[in-house]
Amino acid sequence: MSHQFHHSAEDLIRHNGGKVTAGRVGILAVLLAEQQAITHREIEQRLPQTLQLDRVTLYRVLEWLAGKNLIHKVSSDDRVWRYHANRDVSSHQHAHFKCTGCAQVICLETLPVERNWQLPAGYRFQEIELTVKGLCASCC
Amino acid sequence: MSHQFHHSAEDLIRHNGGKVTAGRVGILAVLLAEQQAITHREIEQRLPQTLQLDRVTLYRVLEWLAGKNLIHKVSSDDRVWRYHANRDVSSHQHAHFKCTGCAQVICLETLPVERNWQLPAGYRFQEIELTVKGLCASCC
DNA sequence: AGATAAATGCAACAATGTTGCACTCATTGT
DNA sequence: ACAATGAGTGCAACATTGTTGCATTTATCT
Ligand SMILES: [Mn+2]
Ligand SMILES: [Mn+2]
Ligand SMILES: [Zn+2]
Ligand SMILES: [Zn+2]
Repeated sequence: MSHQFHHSAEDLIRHNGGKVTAGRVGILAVLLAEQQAITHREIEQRLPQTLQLDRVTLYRVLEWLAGKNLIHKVSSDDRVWRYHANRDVSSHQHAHFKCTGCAQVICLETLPVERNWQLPAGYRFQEIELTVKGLCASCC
Repeated sequence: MSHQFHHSAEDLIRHNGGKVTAGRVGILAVLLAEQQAITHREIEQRLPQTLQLDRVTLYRVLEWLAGKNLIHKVSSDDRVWRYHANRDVSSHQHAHFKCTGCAQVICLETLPVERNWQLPAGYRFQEIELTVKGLCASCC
């Protein structure tokens, strides 16, 4: 885990008016260092040994970070939330790719889908959630 | 619950080489009578009082019906599977709509999405899972 | 340093779904 | 009609993910 991410994390948290705690910084640093959207478990594993957090705290920190728009949650058919640091890409709506082999999830750049859906009369559109499934390079 | 569905259900099960049990018939009849994709709980509630099934049996029946392609499962961000009888529409890939107010899920007819996704090099496309979120007519 | 609210840890809980195993019963053949 | 058989079921126990309440700790401000 590079100092870079640790420092960025600290900065982002402070600028969002939250207490700068070891847990928050560590968790956000993990997410900033990660390309993929990762689970609760995977975050735990990537945290430094010196930083052992309660599961509940982890969940609460993730909720807080999501509320501050520093990260976003990705839902999946395996009933497990995955989390990913927000970058330029993730500020707008985007699709996700999930490997059916190894379950890794990555964010895709685009969301090339029509917005004018033929919804039943009286229904109102809000947003689209799209997951492309397939095999990643390692699983092909 | 109309006799119609009960009879259709019995037929469908028999023609798929499974034992015609009260549970299977009752569950499939419920799903045939329903427009929306409904949850485990909702199915239970719609079953006749005379037919009390164990939760496990319900899950196993649903799994069996899905394996026989008589129904399909719909995943959702609330970590609850919903089930829907297969009709013409559902034989091919289709999108779903989920109301953010009341959590109802319906199947949409079309899936107007490009198939040629710009996936990272070496990745292979399999399928798309798309949920349109919004408000249903009652929740608008 | 002391006050304060925010953050954390722990225990308990909830919801959804799965597994193993003994028992039941729908179907088949006689 | 009856018996044999294996598919289907019920029950208990378990697994996983996530949430809630409350007492304790700690980052931050003065
Ligand atoms: Mn994403
Ligand atoms: Mn459907
Ligand atoms: Zn993979
Ligand atoms: Zn609604």
